[in-house]
Amino acid sequence: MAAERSGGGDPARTLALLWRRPPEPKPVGRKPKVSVDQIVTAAVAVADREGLGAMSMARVAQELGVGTMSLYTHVPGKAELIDLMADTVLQERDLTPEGGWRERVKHYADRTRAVYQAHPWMRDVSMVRPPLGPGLMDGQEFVLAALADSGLEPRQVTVAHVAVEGFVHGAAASEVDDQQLAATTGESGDSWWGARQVFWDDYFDVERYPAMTALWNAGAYDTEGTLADTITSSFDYGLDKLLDGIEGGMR
Amino acid sequence: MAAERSGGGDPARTLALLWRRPPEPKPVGRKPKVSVDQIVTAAVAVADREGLGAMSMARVAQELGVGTMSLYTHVPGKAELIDLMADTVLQERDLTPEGGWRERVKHYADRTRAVYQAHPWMRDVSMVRPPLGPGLMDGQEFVLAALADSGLEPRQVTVAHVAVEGFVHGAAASEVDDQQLAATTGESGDSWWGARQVFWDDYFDVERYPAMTALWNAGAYDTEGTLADTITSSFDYGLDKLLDGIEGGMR
DNA sequence: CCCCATTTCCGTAGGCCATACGGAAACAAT
DNA sequence: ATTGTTTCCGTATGGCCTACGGAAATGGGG
Repeated sequence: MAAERSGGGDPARTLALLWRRPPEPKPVGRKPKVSVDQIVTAAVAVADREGLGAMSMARVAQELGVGTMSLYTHVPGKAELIDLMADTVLQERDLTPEGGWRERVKHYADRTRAVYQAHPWMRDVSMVRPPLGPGLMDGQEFVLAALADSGLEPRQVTVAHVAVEGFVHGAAASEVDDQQLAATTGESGDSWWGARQVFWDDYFDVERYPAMTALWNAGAYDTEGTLADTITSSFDYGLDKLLDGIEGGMR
Repeated sequence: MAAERSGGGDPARTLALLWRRPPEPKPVGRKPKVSVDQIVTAAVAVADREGLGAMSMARVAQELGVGTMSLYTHVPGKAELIDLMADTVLQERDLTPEGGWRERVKHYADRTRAVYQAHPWMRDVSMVRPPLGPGLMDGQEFVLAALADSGLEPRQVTVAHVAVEGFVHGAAASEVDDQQLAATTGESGDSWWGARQVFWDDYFDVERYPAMTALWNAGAYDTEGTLADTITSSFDYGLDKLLDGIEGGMR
């Protein structure tokens, strides 16, 4: 399915929800059975367990023991709920400003990666028109402050920021993709690749792919760790090299 | 919606489709009204125009003037169709091995980016358990050959490969997200941000976000180009710095 | 105590989706 | 013309989001 995202909903309403500005206390009328926080928490729980595809309004309502349509009293729609979910889990990053600028950027990357690990459905949430809530904004401030401390020119800071942000979210997403698929399809990555052994037997052409063959013969793929370990170390390696490049470009 | 992907379908069947190994000519029986190629082409056309979310089996069948269920004679299911679509558009890259290893990696990045530009729905296709077809494999061979020429150790080549691949696909995905959203929601990125002017007026806290405020005041965000231009130059910048880092790490 | 404005709850229904099943239709060989 | 084989596709099931409108709960005023 396509990436989930907030749409044309009233920005003012969505922002008020993101920053938890209650519309104002209601002196009369029926008492709410559920709150926005409860809805978001339940939605996150469902998505954590069964993926974003399983996070339907009906499923969340069931989780809370209320009717499906009751949710729409508190939340404009599914897209806005996903925005709330994303900003909420981004707040879990708990960023502590310690060390030099490089340490802080790596800290940011690690914390963000941890969010994706804990909430694999974040892979399916687009971040180009992000939820402008505290979770996202605090993160932006943190990286920008770190990059600004590096000595880059202001204009360069913004360019480097987009590059770092893209790398972190992209790498975290692909790192998490595998476990998300394992969870939703019930098949592990290793098992998936194992079932495709046929490919190497019946389709791989040594003459068409000399570089891959050479690397294979050189033992480049004789790794002990699991697939997940390989991806993780590549994540660290890539960020390191990216920061090396940024640092080197300043001189 | 969650990322679309091929599932537990019979790998042998899917591989045969990807590499276009026809099951064997049928001497008797009713003549097919449509071919696999026609189905894939129609599906790509629909997804290009209306996004992967609109690419339903019914929609594709309608496009071809056949019944929905007829498609299932030629393709096991929707997941496998998406695999075929992805591998097909990846074949459009037309990679020419010219220049040094850096030029070739950048060439690969540019061609891959072009695929995402032409087919924004690729953002929604997971690449951790990729379609093992010619489109993907030829690309892998190309980058691996380039990286192997850089002088890195074989083990290092594979690590760098994952980092580069992650960056390229991640950056291309985020670069394309905006236009995909513009296409499916009918609202441009600039219009979207404009509607969120309220945020800066009512929610942005100068004291909470000093680094952002300082950058703003320093004119770091006074760019002439569009949002898309900014993202593109950050893409180039990021890849450059990543390759700088990889190159520097060899010495 | 009753009434009523106000607010929340939620059943129904419409219009999408993927795909299992099984029969109808087309075709080649006999 | 019959038969075997293959493709085509109508129907049905069970899911999804959410517009609509009425039922139920609540607190205040008479």
